[in-house]
Amino acid sequence: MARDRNPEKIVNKINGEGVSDDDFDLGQRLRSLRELHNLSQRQLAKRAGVSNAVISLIEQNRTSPSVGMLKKVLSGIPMSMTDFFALDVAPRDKVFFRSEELTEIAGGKISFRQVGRDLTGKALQILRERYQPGADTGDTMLRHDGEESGIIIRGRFEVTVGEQRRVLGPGDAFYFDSRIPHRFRNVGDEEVEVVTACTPPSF
Amino acid sequence: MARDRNPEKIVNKINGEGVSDDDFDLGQRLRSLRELHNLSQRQLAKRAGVSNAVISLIEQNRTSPSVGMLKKVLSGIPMSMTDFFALDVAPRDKVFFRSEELTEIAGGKISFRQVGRDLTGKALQILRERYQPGADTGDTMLRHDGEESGIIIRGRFEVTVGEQRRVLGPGDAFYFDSRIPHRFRNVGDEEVEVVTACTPPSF
DNA sequence: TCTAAGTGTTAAATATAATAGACGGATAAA
DNA sequence: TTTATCCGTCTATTATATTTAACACTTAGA
Repeated sequence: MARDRNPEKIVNKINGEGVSDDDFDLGQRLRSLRELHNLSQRQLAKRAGVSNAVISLIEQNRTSPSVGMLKKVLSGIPMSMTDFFALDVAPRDKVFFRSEELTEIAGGKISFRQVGRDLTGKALQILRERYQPGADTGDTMLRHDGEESGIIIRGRFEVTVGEQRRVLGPGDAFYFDSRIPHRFRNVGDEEVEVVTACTPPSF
Repeated sequence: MARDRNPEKIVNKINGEGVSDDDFDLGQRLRSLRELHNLSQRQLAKRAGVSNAVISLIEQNRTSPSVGMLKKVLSGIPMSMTDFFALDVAPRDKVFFRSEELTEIAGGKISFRQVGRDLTGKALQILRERYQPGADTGDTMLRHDGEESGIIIRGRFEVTVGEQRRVLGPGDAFYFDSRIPHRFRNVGDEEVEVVTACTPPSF
């Protein structure tokens, strides 16, 4: 095969064929990180237990390292994958967010996608929540300071607040003081989609 | 070569030969994520523009995908690399942190490593800061609510608070109201290391 | 019962990543 | 100059990832 030397094409490949939402340059980032720690390619390679050539190739974006390889390399710095990819988080004064930029908080049968990544010191938290059929925030009712409100977009959603219980559908909404114990549940057989907002302080 | 089918060995390889600080299972995570979105392997593969086999292999940890491949696959969900790896952040009530677990905040000539990842609602922020020679927090002096304090571990560190300016060395410390404009600078020719603490609210 | 279309998995072929080792250049000391 | 040692890059070989195309299984409908 003819060796491919077109840098742009290679970078595109690395970033996932133009799907890149963030335009980060993996090679550049590794190089900066390495230089920040005053390590030569060979020193880093030795600490990470890999060949020095691979560091060179990665930094030039001449190769797309496997997840395992990148992890190994980062261990020589050391830095976790989480932190490596978290370095390009959105700036804290960001105003607009594309849907796929929302931060996934939960896992399993409930998905919480938050507007903004680090809400420290912010006054508002807005979430797009999705509940699989049967999903439930649990028996132990939630309690926290502040106020909470939401609008149901899709599905049949049972909301329990203190002694009150109601099943809500698309267009319905709720608003309550978060210090009252509350609980959410998807009681239909299609996915529930809700948009909620909370106010701190202390949530 | 004889094909390797020892699952543990493969997982170790993927996690970086025992360097794994987090014991997350890439395959498991992708599978959960895919099922959470009600996608079959083939549906996801089609949306991501990859073969369905690779999804199967990744989910079984039979292969260690390249960063580009993983990115491509995640684009079919869609989810960013940042979020994918951020899913296993430390629980918010974590008490002990190993050095390499500190969250790198800054980049370039200044490194801020924070104790804890998500400080929302917390009352204290502790950082281990490192400044390369000549590094500077900038001309526009910093201002924010709360109080701030620090101890110099290494290097010669110039601290400016309001009208006061002082060059501090190892063992020296500072403490001031963060609402007073302030600025930090490495004025020596070796790296400066400082440990600082800030109190919210509103930092 | 038979398709037909869906699922996840697998084997062989191919493309690509990772290694070992060589190369040229820079720096420093004899 | 010579020797030695560091640096980053490159080539040929080896190891691995990815694709293509098949397999076995399940479900739904004629």
